[in-house]
Amino acid sequence: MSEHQPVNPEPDLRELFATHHLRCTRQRRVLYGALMATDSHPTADHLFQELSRRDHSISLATVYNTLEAFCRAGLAQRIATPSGSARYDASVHNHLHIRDENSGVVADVPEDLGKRFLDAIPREVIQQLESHLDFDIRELKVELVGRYRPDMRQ
Amino acid sequence: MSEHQPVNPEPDLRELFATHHLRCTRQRRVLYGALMATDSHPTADHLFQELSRRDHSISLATVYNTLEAFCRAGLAQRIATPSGSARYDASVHNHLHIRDENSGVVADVPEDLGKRFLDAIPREVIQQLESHLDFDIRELKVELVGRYRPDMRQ
DNA sequence: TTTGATGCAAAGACTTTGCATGCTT
DNA sequence: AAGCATGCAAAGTCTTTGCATCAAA
Repeated sequence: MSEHQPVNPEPDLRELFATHHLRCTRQRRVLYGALMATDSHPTADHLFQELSRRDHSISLATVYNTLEAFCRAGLAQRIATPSGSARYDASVHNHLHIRDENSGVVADVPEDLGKRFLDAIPREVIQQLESHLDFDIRELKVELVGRYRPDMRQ
Repeated sequence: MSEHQPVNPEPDLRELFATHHLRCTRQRRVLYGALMATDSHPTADHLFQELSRRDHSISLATVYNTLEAFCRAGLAQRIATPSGSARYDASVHNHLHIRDENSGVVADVPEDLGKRFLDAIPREVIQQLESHLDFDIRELKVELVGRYRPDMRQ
């Protein structure tokens, strides 16, 4: 559904970037646009190829550097994967990921389901962990690893 | 406490390896011994250096290949990290990790605390996720990201 | 005008592979 | 004896960096 929605080449990013002290360049606009437009957690190379195909010229080094800048600014998030190349994600609110063991693909758990999961964790369990470990928990990363069920339709 | 416990150079690994269809070589024994003996989730290079220091000669390529063999056999687990190099873990039962944002170091959450956390998640929330996503959840990876509290002792 | 961003190529970090040799089974 | 493991070096992948040029503020 959201698979091939067109990338708006110039969303209202000026303000967003300004807020985060990022210069608003063409490359940053199209890169962030592409990252926002997908929920497939692309790798740097995915994004590079996607933008090249769309004639939005950008160099691979800039893709890497810019994604890194987005992450520092809190506009994106890097997801480490077992397969070597990092994947990126424009939405930064706490959410869960599912990872398909077969393909390595990472996807988001829909907000409401994720919230239900997080809300189910009793606060005192978190506090117990924090005090026992002497650790401030700032973020909970949860990944559901498994595989999609076979499609049973004939 | 378990920081510097001596690595038993020849634990009873013959059987373990046999069960998992792994040849029992000197390199595999010392490598698995070293991995078992620590809870610091070492990188391949950590292990290589540690063993080299102990005169347990092994090549870096063999460390990589052998860790990969352990993972395939289910005797170890590879943890992807944001910083590039993978970390390894000999214990494979479901457990939680904490990651220090400052140092990048990953550590285990003690079994009992982890269990308390996992047990706090209602089964029906999991089932809800599975049916909504049409996905079989085989493993739950949870990482508590944050930082250790400053030591207040004077 | 100043400062930071971009692009290119080169370097760097981490990991895997090809192949000859050696050790386990 | 057969077959997998090892070690080395080379190749591969992914990412970062140096530096000259260019664009945003």
